[in-house]
Amino acid sequence: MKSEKVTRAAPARRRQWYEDACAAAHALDLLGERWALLVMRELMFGPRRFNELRARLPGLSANVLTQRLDGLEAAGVLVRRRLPPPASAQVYELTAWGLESEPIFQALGRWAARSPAHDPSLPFSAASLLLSLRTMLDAERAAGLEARIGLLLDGESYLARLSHGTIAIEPGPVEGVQLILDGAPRSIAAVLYGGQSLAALEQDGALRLSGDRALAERLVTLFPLPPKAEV
Amino acid sequence: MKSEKVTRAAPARRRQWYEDACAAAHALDLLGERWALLVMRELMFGPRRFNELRARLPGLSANVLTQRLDGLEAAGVLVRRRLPPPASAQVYELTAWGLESEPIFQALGRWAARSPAHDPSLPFSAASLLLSLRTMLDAERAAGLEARIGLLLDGESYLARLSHGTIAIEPGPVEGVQLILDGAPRSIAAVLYGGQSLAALEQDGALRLSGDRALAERLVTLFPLPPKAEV
DNA sequence: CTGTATCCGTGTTGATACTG
DNA sequence: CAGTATCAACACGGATACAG
Repeated sequence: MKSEKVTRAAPARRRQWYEDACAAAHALDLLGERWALLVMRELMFGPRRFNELRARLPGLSANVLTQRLDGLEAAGVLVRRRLPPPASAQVYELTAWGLESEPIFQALGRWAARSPAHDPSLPFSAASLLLSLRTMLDAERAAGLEARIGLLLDGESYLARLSHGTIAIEPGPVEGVQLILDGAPRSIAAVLYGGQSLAALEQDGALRLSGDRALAERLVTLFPLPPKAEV
Repeated sequence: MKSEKVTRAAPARRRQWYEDACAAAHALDLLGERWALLVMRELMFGPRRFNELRARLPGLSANVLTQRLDGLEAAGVLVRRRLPPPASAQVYELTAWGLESEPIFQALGRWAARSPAHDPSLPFSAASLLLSLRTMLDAERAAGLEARIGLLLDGESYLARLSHGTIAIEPGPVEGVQLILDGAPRSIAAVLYGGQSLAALEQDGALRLSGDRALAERLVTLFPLPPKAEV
């Protein structure tokens, strides 16, 4: 009959779960579906709207994004929020617990960076780059460095503060910085991880650099990649 | 022409990949398929045969297990190996790089242990329990403790050595130990994580304990669970 | 006995088009 | 802009049949 949409029957649980008490298996129940972790990744540096997520995740279709957002909201990983009236748009934002998933990305990233099959020439989102900076910073090499660096990625600005061998990154205006890097995330990655020279990418116009060039030259030494695994 | 099945154009890759340069996304390309990580989990404490894996992963069907083993082998995460003649069985064994995935389990487990939806009363494999011990040991509380403990889980024996706030676990005979715990992984988990008393489980027959009982009482204080997340 | 392959019913995933 | 509807393709899981 027509009456209501019985979209989902009784039992609430929409998927076959692993039925396993292991906490890691439970994590996979919550965010092991395809695209779920990448949606979370795109929310790690602040709330995003539906179409911002779509734009940053090419290949993810609208209906699947809807399903993932529903599932992650039900899991308590993110919340929908409506921005105050002038904007009045709906955004998706990680909960405090959702934000605590960062070590998962770090573990995955550190491990896969050693994969022989890893291809760094693919599309690269700003969130990926920023997460990789936090993951790959070599605390020893950065130990003595105090610096404020501005990053302009995909038209948004972020502020990175290096201090005592740690790096803090947040979205925001690039004020009071010693150095500004402006370019596509993959260009910055090419310099930090791919061994490309700053000068070459500036020549290309792929990267714009202003401020303390010596700091930039030091910066590119602070994110060593692990060696590839033997297989 | 008709000759072969043009199922998919050129590229050989059997699945849609994320097409994302982010290393974490690449990790998900390699081991993000359903069951893949759980198969790896079951191999973390030594090689296993096909049917051992099946027995430890109820719900995973034979054909899917074959596919996952193929995929993980292609990724360089595990290798097939044939045991020397008397046994002459084929086993699956993690490569050195595959073993390095442990931090992924730890990050997933630590995070999901805070999930409000986590249900520790489900089936629990020996590998899950052993991994959780390495994940959850509180280094400070264990700092002064030197101990050798035998674990008999699902008919196999493991040796755990506590020293300087760390725990090493390997399969092997329980020789020269101060304490032996013999019971289903979930019974041990009930004691370590569920706050159940040793005495009660012994009474049930769910757990057999021999050796230094004071050590056992101390042991159960060394693996504190994080608080549940607010959502 | 161990491991793999094939068939099939079902549910999940994904692309396109469409609606508030 | 933010999703929903529809439908095709595929992945999963169970059973069973096959190979060493």
